[in-house]
Parts: sequence; structure tokens; C-alpha cells
Amino acid sequence: MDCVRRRASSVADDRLTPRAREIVEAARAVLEESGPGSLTMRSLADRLGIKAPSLYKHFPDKSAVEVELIALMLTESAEACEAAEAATPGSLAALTTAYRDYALAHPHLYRLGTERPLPRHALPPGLEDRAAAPLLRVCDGDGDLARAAWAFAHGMVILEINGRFPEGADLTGAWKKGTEALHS
Amino acid sequence: MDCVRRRASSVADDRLTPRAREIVEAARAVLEESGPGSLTMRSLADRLGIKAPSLYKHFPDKSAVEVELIALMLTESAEACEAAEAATPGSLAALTTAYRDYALAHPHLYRLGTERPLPRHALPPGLEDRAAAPLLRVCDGDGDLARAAWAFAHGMVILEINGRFPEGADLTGAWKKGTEALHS
DNA sequence: GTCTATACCCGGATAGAC
DNA sequence: GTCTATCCGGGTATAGAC
Repeated sequence: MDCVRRRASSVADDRLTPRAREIVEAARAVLEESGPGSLTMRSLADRLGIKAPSLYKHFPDKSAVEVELIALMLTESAEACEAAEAATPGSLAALTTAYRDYALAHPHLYRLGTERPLPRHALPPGLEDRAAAPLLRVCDGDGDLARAAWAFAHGMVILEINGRFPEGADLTGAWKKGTEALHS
Repeated sequence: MDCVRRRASSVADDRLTPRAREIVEAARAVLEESGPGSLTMRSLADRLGIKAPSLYKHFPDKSAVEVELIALMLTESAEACEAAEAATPGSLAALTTAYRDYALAHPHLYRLGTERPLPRHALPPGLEDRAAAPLLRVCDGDGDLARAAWAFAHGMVILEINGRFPEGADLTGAWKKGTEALHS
């Protein structure tokens, strides 16, 4: 199967022209540095050294750019989970740790990719399943358990990103308790 | 202690003038009907039959209105959980069910109350603790477990609100699995 | 406590020249 | 593929009269 070598692309592959890929990378940089409220067509153009109207030669509208960012996040977090699974097969703890680390390293991107319904029709085929697969394998195909574990991990991550836990609370205990309870 | 009877206020108590309370109730209605993007000072004024600038006689700015909405959400969800605890003491399932029901009945309000850091300085004293107390009691004072259970419940709720689970997936199985695993 | 008028800023997006 | 010029809408918020 290694004839189908998978590229560790920083931005989704053939779906985009080279220039469009550069734009998405710039959008990602703006988003991660300054948050979603600062990602505008103007700020994006500024970072690229062009004017905002030029962007519309490459994307029909802003939401098309955002879709690519969402696809990017899903791909990267799937890759992170696949790597964790490869390193420590069958471990829910390894998976949740990888998931947490990725999300906290890219909070704005993670949020963008989870705060709205998936634009399924516009995503690369199979991406959603790919992102879900490692967790489902760890749960031995138990979809209910996998969803519960996902909810736990997402809840922990997003509550932390949103600053909802008290002050400097140490959350490793909560991660441990939850992961062990759902264990697998 | 019943000399300190607690009112089942629809909007936070003495913190606000009667007119300000009406404004918050209108804001709640707009938010729940049309979503956060539609809650503007203009739309809020429209619903009240006044002009937007008049609102600034009652609130210094828009965020002050939002703080009241957040306080409202926390109070109501705490009340829902307290009622569930009173009806079925010691049951995590009863608690998560009440939490879920409240959140899904008021998705926009719930989201507003969880998507950003708590404005702790502006909230009624003790409200955050009150909201956390029932879950902490069910977890026998185990803070790590309580946080894990909260993350699970919030994750389930917010992923459902955000339309992230596949199509018409039945989630009761996942709720059951997660609640039993964290059991208490 | 409400009004009118208005300032101010910012966003997405289009037309048409080069 | 980029530009300039521009439109259009929408938001928060203030000043000052009544």
C-alpha cells in the first residue's frame, strides 16, 4: 500500500491552485495570530501584500476560504491522532492526549473547525470518516462509546480554550479521570 | 433558613431597574429567536418599540446586556440542575438529563453563556459556585471527576447544537454510555 | 426616558481598467 | 492576477433637544 504515499501537506492538496493554497496559508496565519474576529478579506489581503478585491479571483467569497481552513484543521488533527495510534495502538489516553495537544496548539483554528455544522458537501470526500476512525478503532467499533469519548475530549478542550475552568486549575486530573472511566 | 426565600426570578433580581429587566428579557427573546448574530442594539430596540440610542440610558454598552444574559443562563441552568437533584438525589443521569434538556431548549442562550470566559467580576457573587455545586455533590466532592463529567455533558450538548454529529444520529446511547462510565 | 441626527468605523463584495 | 474606485449595508455609540 505504500505506493499510495500520503503527502504531509500543510494545506489540502489538489483541490486548490498553488496561489489559492498560499492564500489559505496566509488565512491560517492571520487566524491563529489574531483570532477569528480579525480574519477579514482586507487583513488577509494585507498579509499577502495585495488588495482585498484580488482575493475574489481565487475564491468566490470568504466562506470558501473558511471551508479550506476547516478542512485543514480536520486533516491535521486526524494526522495527529493517526500518529498517536501508530505509536501506542489501542490506547485511548494516547489518543486524547494527541487530540488535546493539537487543539491547544491551534485554538482559533480548532474552534473554527468545531463551532459550526460541517460543510460536508464542500469537504474532501472521506475526511470526516478519517478524522473519526482512530477513536472508533480504540472503542472497538462501539459508536456510542466513541461519541461519548469525543464529547468528553472536545468538552475538555473547548472549555479550556474558552477559559471556563477556574483560574490556573490543573486539568490533568480531570483528563485522567475521564479517560480512565471511558477507558476502552 | 427559609427566611431567605429565593425568588424564581425570570431575570436577575435587584441588580437591575425594572426597565433594565424588560430590556434583558427582550434581548433574550431576540437572541433565542434569531441567534447571536441578530442581537444588535438596533434589533433589541426594535423589539422594545424604541430607538437604539435610548438603550444607552439603561446600559453603558452592549456587553453589559450580554453579561446579564449570561447571568440569566447560569441561574436558570443551576435551577434546572437543583430541581433534578431534589427529585433524584445522587443521580448523575438525572443531572445530565436536566442539563441537556435545558441547553437544547435554549441553544443560543446556552452558547452565549459558555463560549467565552466568564465575566466573573460582573456576575452575582456565588453564582458560578452555585451552578457547579449539584454536579460536585453527585461526584462526592471529587473535583476532577466533576470537571470530567461537566466536559462530557458540555461536549455532548455543544456538538449537538453545532450540528456536528452525523445527520439524525440517535445520541441517547452515547449519553448513556458516558454517564454510566463516569457513573458516580 | 425617549427622540432625531449623526459620526464613525468596519465588513463583504462588484465593476472595469491595466 | 492585480489594481483603483466604489457601493452598500451594518454595527456601536454620542450629542443635544424635548
